[in-house]
Amino acid sequence: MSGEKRELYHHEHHFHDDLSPFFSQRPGPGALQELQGFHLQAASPYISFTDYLSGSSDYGLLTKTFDTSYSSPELFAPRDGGLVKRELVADTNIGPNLNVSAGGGDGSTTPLTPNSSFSSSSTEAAGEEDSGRCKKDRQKVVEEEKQQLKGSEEGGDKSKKVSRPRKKAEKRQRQPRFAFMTKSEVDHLEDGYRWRKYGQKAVKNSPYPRSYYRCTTQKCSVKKRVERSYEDPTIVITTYEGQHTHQSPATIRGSTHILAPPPTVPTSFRQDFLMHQMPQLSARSQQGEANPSMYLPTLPPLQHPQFPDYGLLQDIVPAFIHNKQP
DNA sequence: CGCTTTTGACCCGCGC
DNA sequence: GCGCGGGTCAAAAGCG
Repeated sequence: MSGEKRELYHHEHHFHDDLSPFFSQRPGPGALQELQGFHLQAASPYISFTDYLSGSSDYGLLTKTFDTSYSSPELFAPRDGGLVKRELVADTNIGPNLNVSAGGGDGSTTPLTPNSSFSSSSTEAAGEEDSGRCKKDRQKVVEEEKQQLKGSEEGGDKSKKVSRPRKKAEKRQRQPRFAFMTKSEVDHLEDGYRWRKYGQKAVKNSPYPRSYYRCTTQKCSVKKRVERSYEDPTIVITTYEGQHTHQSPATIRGSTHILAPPPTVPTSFRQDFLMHQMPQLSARSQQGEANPSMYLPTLPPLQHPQFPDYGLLQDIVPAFIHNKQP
């Protein structure tokens, strides 16, 4: 693990583990102000996506973005084809001007069954240094040992959930997180990956439960939590944790081009996301240029060339980085 | 039949 | 030490 990584974790130390306090706040006039402030920051040469994701930017600033929201009409698709909700969560000067199609640049692709509006996003960089990691470590160890126990204890006592032997093991850092607020009437939004639900918990002070999902792809440990804001039930908070070790199935199916239109949502997602995060890019998109990667040369040098794979974002940001001109 | 969802139990860290 | 809350497990049920 690099020193850079360590710093990442250090930064997350300032982050509350649970994002809900941020997301639970209803967007409002004040929020809009914050949002605008955020946009200024996002457009700044000194704060980029990469900065957010690598944890190098000011998380105090980031947390402000949680209060805010702005929409993208084509971000996630409902899993069940549920109701479509495309209204703006908060008006901004960039959302309505977006001319982003799901077509990855040619604008010819049919919009994807949107039912939700991208509202806001934020990173929660890597793990809580100590406690979080230790906990994760142990759980990881437990999982591994369970596997061994299954082999060795066959026919043994299965009545009770084992008191698991513990031993020291390699530390496992908590995965970086990235959260989105989405205005949607369905909880689980299609994002191009396949997920299996492995748990659901009641959320304190909220009538809405939190669901836990894991990526079904083997050896991919990405997880996500989905919950509804208790103050604004139309808002779904999705928190991704970890890095996909594979491409989105949808992307694979669709094309090899990173921004080519998959049959489902991800490209739209990526573009919207990128556009939202980079207003100057979205402005140019109105001139008929729709491929975000085309603008990348205009971006300032990235401060953190080592960009981790952030699940969904892996498909956004690599374009961001790899297309960067020398 | 295989995969996903549901759901109660369990584990763990933390605060009191 | 105890209770609480977050996170995860895994058996059972559901589904296509």
